[in-house]
Amino acid sequence: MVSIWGTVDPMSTRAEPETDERALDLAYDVLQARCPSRLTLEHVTGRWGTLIMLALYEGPVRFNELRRRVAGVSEKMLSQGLQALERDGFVAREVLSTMPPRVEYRLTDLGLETHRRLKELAVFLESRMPEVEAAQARYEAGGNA
Amino acid sequence: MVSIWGTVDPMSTRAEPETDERALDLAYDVLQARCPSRLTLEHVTGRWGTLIMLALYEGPVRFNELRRRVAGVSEKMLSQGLQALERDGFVAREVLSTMPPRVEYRLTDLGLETHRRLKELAVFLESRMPEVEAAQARYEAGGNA
DNA sequence: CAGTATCCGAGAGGATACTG
DNA sequence: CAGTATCCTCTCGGATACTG
Repeated sequence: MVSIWGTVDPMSTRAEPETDERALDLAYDVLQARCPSRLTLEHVTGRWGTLIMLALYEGPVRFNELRRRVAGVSEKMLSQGLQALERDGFVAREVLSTMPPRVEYRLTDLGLETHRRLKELAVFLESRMPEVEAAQARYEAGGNA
Repeated sequence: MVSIWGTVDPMSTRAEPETDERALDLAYDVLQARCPSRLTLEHVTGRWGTLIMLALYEGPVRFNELRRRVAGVSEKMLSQGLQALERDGFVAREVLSTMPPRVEYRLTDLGLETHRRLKELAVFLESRMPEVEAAQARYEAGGNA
């Protein structure tokens, strides 16, 4: 049985009803286990994905400039994260054949729209951090420490 | 001298707020390595955090209903994720002393506002998935497979 | 500068069993 | 039902070294 999202994944332990009912539902849904949109969401919201997306603003950015912007990221994770985002079409990568070599990353249109939404989320959360920290203090004090 | 984020920093001290009003420099910033907002962002955008937040809609939801909504999540990850979100003040947990036991989770005001932004992001990404999949196909075809 | 390759430990995360 | 506890696996991700 093949769903609209490809072959049956052996990792899925859930007994999925093998009806073609789902084939009628062509909408992507991140809450569905094997929907491709879930993987893309993970690239954008993963541990480094969000931070890399947030660090991509104001025109092309070079690799080491990005490293500086995303404080704490390793070369490996930045490289892997950028590859995933490029693969999904959020980021465009341009190699300039200069000496020393220079590579520039910029958001695509899709990436820019995504960036705006992530930025909104980040700014919102930052603005509410006092409330979050108050909740944390209450939680610890409440015997859940 | 310790900054509010725990490192050596000649600029400010959390333990001694009366030293001076550097509050302007102390805005939360997720791109800073040890800013508390980065941890909260991770809880909200981590592998399961986003999906759990998205699955919390329309009033109180019970544990196993959430498990069903977030397809593929294990009991452990759901439990841990909900704890983190409760601790940060996004989710409220209410235990009803019935038989059998019943526990209801609902979004706080903070959680609801966060949910709206995550939902926007998810819906946006879902709507653009055809574009993403086209980009993926191009990427593989371009010798980067 | 801009990466890739390799090694390795820590922790994420799944399966199972058990409790109130 | 709603979890927690335990065990165990596997991936993530950091450090280091190397290439163009």
